[in-house]
Amino acid sequence: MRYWLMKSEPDDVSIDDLAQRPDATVPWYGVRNYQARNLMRDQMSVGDAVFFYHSSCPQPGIAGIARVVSPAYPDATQFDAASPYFDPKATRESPRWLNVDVRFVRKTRLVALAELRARPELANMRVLARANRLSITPVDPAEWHFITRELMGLEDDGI
DNA sequence: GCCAACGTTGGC
DNA sequence: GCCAACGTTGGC
Repeated sequence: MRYWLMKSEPDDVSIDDLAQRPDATVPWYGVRNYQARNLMRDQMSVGDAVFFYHSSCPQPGIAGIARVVSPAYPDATQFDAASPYFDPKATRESPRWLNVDVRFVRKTRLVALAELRARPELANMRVLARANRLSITPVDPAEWHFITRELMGLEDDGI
């Protein structure tokens, strides 16, 4: 099992929105970056643990924990001409973009980006790398344990 | 709103 | 295959 951090704009889907969805599950639509797509396709597995991160908002940071509950499959929004994620070059026969389904596990206190940056234990965290723009990044097990236990105050890994 | 960094596009 | 122009991300 692997650990991930996935960015969502809370104006689009927040941790509370996720909790209130049917089955508390959302397809992680809208990824339009090949590196992130390939991570979903090649590295993610059902059962993987996810930090749900709020980005492009007043308080960026980790807002909760979720779980990957499906393999990667074609992102429906690429075929929808009315969607901002529509891709005219994608076809049903050869889709370009994929998503996984992600299910709510728990809301946590908001662990702010500034707080993550302040911790030497997290100095090598991928999401904190200079000018990182990947919306999906791997999290080392040691980083996951540190955040859930030391920063969130959970007694276990939170999953 | 600014801007740094990076990915993508397309002409050559 | 190079690379300039352009678009996007995302914190501040």
